[in-house]
Amino acid sequence: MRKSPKQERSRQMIDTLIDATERCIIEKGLDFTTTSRIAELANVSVGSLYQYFSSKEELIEALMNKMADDIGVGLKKLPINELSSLRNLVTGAIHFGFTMLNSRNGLYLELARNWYRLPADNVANALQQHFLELSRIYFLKYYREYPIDDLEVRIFIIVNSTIFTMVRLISQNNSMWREKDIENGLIEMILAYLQTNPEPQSHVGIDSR
Amino acid sequence: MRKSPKQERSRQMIDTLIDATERCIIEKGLDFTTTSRIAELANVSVGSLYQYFSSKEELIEALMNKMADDIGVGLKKLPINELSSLRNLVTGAIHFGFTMLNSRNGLYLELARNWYRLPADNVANALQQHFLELSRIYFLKYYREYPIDDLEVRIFIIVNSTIFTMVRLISQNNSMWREKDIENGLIEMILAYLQTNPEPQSHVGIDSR
Amino acid sequence: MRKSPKQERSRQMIDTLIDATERCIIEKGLDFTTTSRIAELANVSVGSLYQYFSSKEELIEALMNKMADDIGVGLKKLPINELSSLRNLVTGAIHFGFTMLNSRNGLYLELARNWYRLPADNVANALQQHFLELSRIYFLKYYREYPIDDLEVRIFIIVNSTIFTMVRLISQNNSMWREKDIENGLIEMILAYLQTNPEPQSHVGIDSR
Amino acid sequence: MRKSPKQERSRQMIDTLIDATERCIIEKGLDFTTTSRIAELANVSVGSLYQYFSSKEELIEALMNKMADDIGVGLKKLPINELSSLRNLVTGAIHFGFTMLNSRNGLYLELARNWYRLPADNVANALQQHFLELSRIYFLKYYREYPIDDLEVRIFIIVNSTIFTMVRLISQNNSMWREKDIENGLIEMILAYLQTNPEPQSHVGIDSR
DNA sequence: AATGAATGAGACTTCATTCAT
DNA sequence: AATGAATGAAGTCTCATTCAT
Repeated sequence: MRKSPKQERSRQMIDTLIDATERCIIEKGLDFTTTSRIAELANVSVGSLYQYFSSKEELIEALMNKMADDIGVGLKKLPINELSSLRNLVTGAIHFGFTMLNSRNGLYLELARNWYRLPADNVANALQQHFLELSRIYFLKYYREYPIDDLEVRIFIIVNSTIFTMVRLISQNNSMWREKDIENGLIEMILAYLQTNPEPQSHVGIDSR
Repeated sequence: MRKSPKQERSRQMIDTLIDATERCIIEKGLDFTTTSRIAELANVSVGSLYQYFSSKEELIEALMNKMADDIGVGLKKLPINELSSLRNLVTGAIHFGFTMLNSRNGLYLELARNWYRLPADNVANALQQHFLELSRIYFLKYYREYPIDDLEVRIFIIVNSTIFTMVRLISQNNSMWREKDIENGLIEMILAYLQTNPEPQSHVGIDSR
Repeated sequence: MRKSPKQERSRQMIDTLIDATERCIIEKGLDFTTTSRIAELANVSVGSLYQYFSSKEELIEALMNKMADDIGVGLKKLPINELSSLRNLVTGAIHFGFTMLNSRNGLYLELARNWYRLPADNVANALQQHFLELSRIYFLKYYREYPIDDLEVRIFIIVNSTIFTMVRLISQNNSMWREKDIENGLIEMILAYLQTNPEPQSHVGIDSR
Repeated sequence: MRKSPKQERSRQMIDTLIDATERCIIEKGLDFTTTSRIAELANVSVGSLYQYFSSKEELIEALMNKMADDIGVGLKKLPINELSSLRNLVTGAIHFGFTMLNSRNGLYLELARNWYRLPADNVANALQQHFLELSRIYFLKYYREYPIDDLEVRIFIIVNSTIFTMVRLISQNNSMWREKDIENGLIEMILAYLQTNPEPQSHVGIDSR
């Protein structure tokens, strides 16, 4: 139950605290992000922190919501729309992912790594929904007959596959592979998958085409 | 060189401790796995624990190595070989993944969720290497001309995509989607991806737009 | 001297704050009565609270004084006087006690429980003095020769015995005994005690053994 | 859930901690008795305290149980039995009460003051039961016809009246009255009460005999 | 080697009080 | 005078690690 001190001051303090939390996570990692360190980074007393957030958990939740918003905004700014080719759409999305994970000094990367311990549902849903809608529109436009009933499943698979593959890649600092290669690989995989007919029954080896 | 009783004893203690660690993780989750609880489950004193492992970290590392071995063994037992069709190979692998993540009361699931905080490289490599070799052999057999220079990239993408998509699926207890659907989806995606030509320049959108 | 508006305002604020304190104690209990909660219930800022009371302690003191006054007023309203029989006097007093402790949603009950941490002297004295005077008058009327020098001691004993026995009774929600039984028991005890000769040397056991 | 370290060492530590708690309560009062102060007084780390008591609450509970035992032992040692006169029995009991409350530098006094915030049931029951049985035996011996069905009520009233009157007396350091006077007054009151017939219906004033 | 009691830094949270506006 | 944001000491509890026996 967060108190709502009046207006400006309040909003600013909340932002300051969330910002400090971000910096703490970036500098120390989520495991060493403590309420006192956050307060210190915000140049504020611990007491103040608890005047705006009733618990560390709530503060983290606010951060996650902000992240969800940021990603939502970022997604909308993407220069991809239903007029692009599918390849362009996918390429843009993948690029967006890498950009996000590399931005903010790796903040989102650290959050993604720790998704299981965080209230990450909003973020996951934001991504899920956006791409679901985008693909719905796209396929409806060009292939009215396209069987989109398993689109949700496909998007779930694609979104998760993509994010965690990228996270894993970036997390190993020894770039065994160039980011570009993985980027291309992901694009190929996604395109190939989307062009597949749903619910195929034929058990085909590579040469069964 | 025959093992001395001492070494025997030692080996046994180490196994007991690792086993206790596993049970603790299963019962309490990684976050609530403490050295005391481990020692208690092992019917051993904390002091003894520290006789065999110089830190909690090291114990966890041993656990991860054991996990890597177990997975290696499991992989070799897979009834899939270079004589199967690609679809059969992939299906078997995916099935193996789900089986693993659901086995041991979710031990591997919990470890996979927390991979970033764990020395998970060996495990990742074991998987990576196994599938890399398997696919090398397979493709060499059927497509000597197959350009396998980007096979590592593909395997990296596929392995990570698969594991984390499965982990995410299992972690949301509200099975929005049936495991079977995701399983099939993953299989389709992987097959489609592997049948793609490497380094493609052609813009093969559904209609090449 | 007419009160200035200022004093008026001040008086009103003080009352509001004391009232809020009472409500807080009733709702949360003394242990969870904080200055912020009081201010909140009073629809006033903490700052204002400290404008009128230099500390929480002082506010509580004011509350206790008000309580002393209230009890004084209540005592005077009692339909008992020196014309009643002693039994009627005592019965009325005991009844008054239970009524008080059960009134105001248990406010006085909570305060009585915590008497030691509170400036409860005024309250104690109010009760003490009232019953001392009442009994003085009563005994002087009927027994001019009654040695009232130990009356103070008797009243001290009676008042404290009564209050805390009642508090203990009400505090155990499992009414092992009906309130009525304890009420009667107290009445009997007090009557028996008051009818005793002071400073008795005779060993009047049931059979003087 | 207290751990049970082996044997001697354990028992000793538990005693040391309870002892430190007692000293802390005596020196600082219950309100300023903190886990760290207790540990400090016990020359032990806070961690050790929590190895033996899973919470401050549990430690306090152990202290209360010890108090209940001590009182039980003290009661049994009382040189009063069913052969004494009732006056002697009561005198002994009252004396015992004052002795207890004045012993241990006021430890029991402070605990009695704070009964409501403490797990005091065992102590209350110990006293209640002891005196209930004692009086049962006594009355059965001399007055087989004595209606003892309301004895519980009487003992409840007497025990609580006595304790809290004594506590109140001792708590006001300005001995307005000599302890001896209150002691005698209590004795008279109790004797007078016990010699009363139960459930009287006559509404008698002091002169209505 | 084994034991497990002891350690103590450090995490989260509360709340009476102050002070700039 | 009023506000309420800010303060920070203090409280409870945890847990990886050490060390005397």
